Amino acid sequence: MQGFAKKVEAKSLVDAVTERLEEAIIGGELAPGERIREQTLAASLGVSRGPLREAIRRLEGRRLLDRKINFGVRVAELSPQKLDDLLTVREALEGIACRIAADRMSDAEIDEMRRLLDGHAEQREVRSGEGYYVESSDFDFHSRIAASTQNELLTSMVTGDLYDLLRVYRYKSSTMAGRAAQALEEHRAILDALAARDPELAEQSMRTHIRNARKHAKLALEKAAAAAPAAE
Amino acid sequence: MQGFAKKVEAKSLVDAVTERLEEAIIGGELAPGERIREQTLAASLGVSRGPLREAIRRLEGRRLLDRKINFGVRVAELSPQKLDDLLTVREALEGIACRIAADRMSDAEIDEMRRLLDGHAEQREVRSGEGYYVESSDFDFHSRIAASTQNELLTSMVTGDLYDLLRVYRYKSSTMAGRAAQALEEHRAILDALAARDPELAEQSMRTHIRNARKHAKLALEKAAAAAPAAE
DNA sequence: TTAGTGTAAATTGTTGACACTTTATCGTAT
DNA sequence: ATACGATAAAGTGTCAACAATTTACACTAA
Repeated sequence: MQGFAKKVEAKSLVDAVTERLEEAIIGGELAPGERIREQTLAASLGVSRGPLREAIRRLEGRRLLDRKINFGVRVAELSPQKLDDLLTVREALEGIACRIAADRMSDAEIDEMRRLLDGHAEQREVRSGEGYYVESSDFDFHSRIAASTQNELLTSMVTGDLYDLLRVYRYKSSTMAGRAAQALEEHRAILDALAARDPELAEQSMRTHIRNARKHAKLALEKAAAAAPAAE
Repeated sequence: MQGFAKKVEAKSLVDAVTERLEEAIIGGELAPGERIREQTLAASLGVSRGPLREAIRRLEGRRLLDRKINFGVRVAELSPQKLDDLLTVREALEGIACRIAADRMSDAEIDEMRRLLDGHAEQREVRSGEGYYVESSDFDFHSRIAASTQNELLTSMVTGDLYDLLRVYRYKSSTMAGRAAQALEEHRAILDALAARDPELAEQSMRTHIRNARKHAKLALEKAAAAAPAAE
């Protein structure tokens, strides 16, 4: 048996189409509320309607698409309420993940997290105190904590389904802008609690972090809604 | 417009097949790990493979089915670890739901919950202190709390996807047996916290309740595994 | 004008057939 | 006997056509 670093996994058309659609929705190529015509989309993707419909069923389950019988498929609508709901769910899940991480994360992993945050501190967006926290950096921090729980369900929710949903909002609106510096401080507080092996404090720090993000997003969206009251 | 109490909603074959499969998996008609042949199953359901495959894609997302490319579909395997993971996630979600409920549930709803629990106390299984809490009663209690949050995402996770997953374990093993009396007491403690409008206590009571269920299930499954070590 | 009706076009719902992959079986050579 | 390879069978992956439903539009009547 030869050892390859990364095995090339066979993919079906359904897998490929699912990923492509996911990307299109998150990246805004397909706008929220936009109707999808199966024939048209299938043709433009170069596949038949079969695999496309299967991919759509999957994305329905992830709440990225919405199908009404005998009418068709729409890209999920966004709303401040839905984002608030989503972040409430994330607060609960990431909170308990962080609690568990305080027990299970190894010293080496904690050291590496420390270096990670030091790297983030060098980023332009964070130093200026404005702008976004670089998305991949933020994801890295949160996903390491989730992964350390060794809870496959919890991890896949936080880094998978629920993360995709969050990214839709990240792209469409500047829900997270101007919070980079504070977010880094909160990340540091979380890491300190992990390093102290304090589950209670770890959970509370993470919950505070996400609650703050939620409040910030709420304000940003309300301000945006006031500026352009037409768009529902 | 004439008023009908309940509108008959149009259902596609995919919807019907999804529900039927869900029922079959939860009820044990399809055993964990069992392989599904599309042609055979489609024929026995009286539909073609198209709608069946779409239904399967949905249930994949709910972790009730598992597909390996070019091999086929299997009913999800169970394991003590997976149940533990699931109950950890539920602890987090129902915990925060209960916290929110302490603020949002109306006095009338709380009164009704009280009557609900008084009814449960009369049930044979609870009075004897052994046996299961009647499933629909338990579901009713938990789902009212979730619904009162008015958080659609949270509610649908707790009463939908994650509940179906839990039911698979409920059916296959007596994970919840012999805890009826204690569960009722815990339900009462939760309701007291809600009535007192104490969010912190409400969350803690719910988390304790689910954590106890998790520990109980863990012991039950380990005992079962010790008795029949062959079954993985 | 407006409401209502009926037809045509567009779109989704469903099916059966074909292509490709994997697995099982049998035969052959060592 | 065992390992290897070819072949057949079974099952999944994909597609294109047909059926059913909804929507758009024109036409008619009050």
